[in-house]
Amino acid sequence: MRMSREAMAQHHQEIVTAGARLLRERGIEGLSVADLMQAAGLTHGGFYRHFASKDAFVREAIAAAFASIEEMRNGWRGTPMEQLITCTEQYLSEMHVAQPGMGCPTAAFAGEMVRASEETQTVFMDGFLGITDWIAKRLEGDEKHRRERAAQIMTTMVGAVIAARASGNSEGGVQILEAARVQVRSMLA
Amino acid sequence: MRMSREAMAQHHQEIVTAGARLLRERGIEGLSVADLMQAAGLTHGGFYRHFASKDAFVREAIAAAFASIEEMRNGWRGTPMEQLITCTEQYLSEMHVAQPGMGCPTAAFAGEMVRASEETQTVFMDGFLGITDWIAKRLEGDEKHRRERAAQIMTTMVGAVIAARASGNSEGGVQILEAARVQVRSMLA
DNA sequence: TGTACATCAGTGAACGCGCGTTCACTGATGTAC
DNA sequence: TGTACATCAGTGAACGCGCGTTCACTGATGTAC
Repeated sequence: MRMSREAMAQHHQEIVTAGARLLRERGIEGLSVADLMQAAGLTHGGFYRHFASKDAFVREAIAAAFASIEEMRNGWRGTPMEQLITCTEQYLSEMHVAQPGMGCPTAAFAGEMVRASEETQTVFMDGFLGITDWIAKRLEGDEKHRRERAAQIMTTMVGAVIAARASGNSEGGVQILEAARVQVRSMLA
Repeated sequence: MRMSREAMAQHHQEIVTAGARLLRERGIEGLSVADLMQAAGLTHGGFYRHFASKDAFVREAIAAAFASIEEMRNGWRGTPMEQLITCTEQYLSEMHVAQPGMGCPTAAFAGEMVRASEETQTVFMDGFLGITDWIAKRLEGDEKHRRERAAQIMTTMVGAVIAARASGNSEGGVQILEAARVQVRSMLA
């Protein structure tokens, strides 16, 4: 039966919120429309009242994932450098590796972007550049140098988290993370 | 009709060779058995005379991909440090980003390993550790320090190539690569 | 060495399955009067 | 404000499609004598 506008808006948000988590956990190709709708407490048929296609949903969910970690970053207090250290330490923590569903969308989706639609790639790149800019703003030196260092820090962290996740629960993952922490700390010193 | 033992062995190698390339280009989930067999000049039905399952093929192809780049590494001449520089410069080249089919299996598969079978993860980790060891052997200092630096170099390069590929043909990808080259050069100096 | 026969690599149709997507239907919501 | 009706969010069956996998069949290969 027909839902009220508020009910529909709430359902929409529940789908996107659950989807942003499930997409990061299972990957774009690993999450089905039926599973997604079930996680939001609905049936699969209603999906197309909310999204034109699975790809449209993916774009919205990826944007929401980037927005939610941006919100997390904005909650941090302290000097720019203190915020940056909070960011890198959390990024390279065992918890971030173990819980991709609440983690960085860059680490979660980067490997799948080669096969994604052009529109989805654009959404992903916007989010990625947003994080890099956030880091660059908190570094010192001239514009060009800050951008370069931000890119270095970001790709180092992304590579370490992806590699650590790929290592499963083996000891290798822990060593990769620790090595990256040492490296990023020296880059911020 | 029945093929000779040599013909079958040759077909097997053709499947694995073509598969090692196609898997890196399209990803594990993005390559179908039918497409693979067609690329090897055969029909899909014969696949199961060569492999017990798609996953068994994936393991063999990933191992072959790691073996082929190991062979490439072993062809390089010069001092250990010169070999290392050749490795890192090639790894962080535009060509490597543009041609994943002939490139590093770590960068190609790392993002998909979370969803792969345990056996496939083991094959992947073996290859990954092989590269890290190769790098560590060519660094200076004590064992622990070399292992740490090798992990740092490797994850930095993997992160940069994955991020550059995710950036598509945008300018961002070029900048990520250049920033990583600067970083790795300073790590080797 | 020659022959008769069992083996089995490769073919292509077919299987079940899950996927993204569509659709007829339901009935509460929103709206026009 | 009350009523009559159009709208449409959500349901669940069904669609076509491609996937990994199976299987009866073919006929050259390998082998036993």
